[in-house]
Amino acid sequence: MRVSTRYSDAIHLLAYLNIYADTKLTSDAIAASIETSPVVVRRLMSKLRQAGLITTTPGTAQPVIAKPLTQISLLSVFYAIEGDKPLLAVDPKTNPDCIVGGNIQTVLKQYYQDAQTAAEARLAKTSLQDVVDNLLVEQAKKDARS
Amino acid sequence: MRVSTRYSDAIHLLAYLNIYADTKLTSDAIAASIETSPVVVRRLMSKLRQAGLITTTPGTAQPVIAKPLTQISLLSVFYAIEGDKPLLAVDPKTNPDCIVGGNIQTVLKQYYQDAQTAAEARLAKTSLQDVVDNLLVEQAKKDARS
DNA sequence: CTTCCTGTAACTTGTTTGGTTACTACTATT
DNA sequence: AATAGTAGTAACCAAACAAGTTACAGGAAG
Repeated sequence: MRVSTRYSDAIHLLAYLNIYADTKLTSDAIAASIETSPVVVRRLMSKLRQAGLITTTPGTAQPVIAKPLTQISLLSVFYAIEGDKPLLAVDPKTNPDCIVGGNIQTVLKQYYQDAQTAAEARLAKTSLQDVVDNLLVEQAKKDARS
Repeated sequence: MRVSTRYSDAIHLLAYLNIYADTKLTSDAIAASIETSPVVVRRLMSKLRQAGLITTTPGTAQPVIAKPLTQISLLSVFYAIEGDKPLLAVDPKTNPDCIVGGNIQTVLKQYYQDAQTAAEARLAKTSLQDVVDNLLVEQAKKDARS
């Protein structure tokens, strides 16, 4: 199931806002970092704003992260972008007049939920601060090599 | 993205082969239970066969599950159908001349892998035998109500 | 040898994602 | 207040992909 890169791009965006906070944060500049279009960036920001993770002011290039980075987990970003979309989907339409088709949704739903909950627990453990810290560590490694 | 139901349908298929082992297991009959087309069923069986989970003989309606159900986990079915496709995708193309764009793949890849590993550990805990058992329990509940 | 079935390729359709264009509205500067 | 720059958002387009359909070659079994 090819998953969209919106979630990845949203984390990218938030990290960019933090690391480049002292630059002009236009959607064009952010788009150049993600290598996408400014409209896509603004669409992502719209979702993040609705979730209360950032605040923006129309007309100004000043999106601001609304909470300390340590209080924003990768899971909360996931919810902001993907809502309650499940990672694994159960076929919703099967033959009810069959032991399998008539009960498979009920049975699989629980197993899928367990798997997703396990994945979400991992995402909840990581904050944007961890991501930013790691980005800077990786950059320092690169700088040391050159 | 509309999430694929292939994985769900593959589990359905295997459970059907077990529960209805004493019936004529044509791809048409299986397709009627999944409410899809026979070609889709044969495509799924092709993947399951390549993964060694079932054996089939061309021309005969006799697909056979190749191992005891207790030895087939939901994870092995996932691998059979989806291969190594990740549940979460990292944007592969970002601006390398940027602290974020140049390092985000390295950083996110690890977090995503951790989350996926956690989900897979849950899927590995459940066998097809568990699924079949649960299907029969659910069916018994239905029968009791009517 | 006829019938039923599998295996697979090729094509079609519907959905989703991401990119593009275009427009309105807001902010700041002069 | 006029202007330049930017956000917000709708509408549309193109590419990717899943799943359904058609078609057909070939195996199995009576």
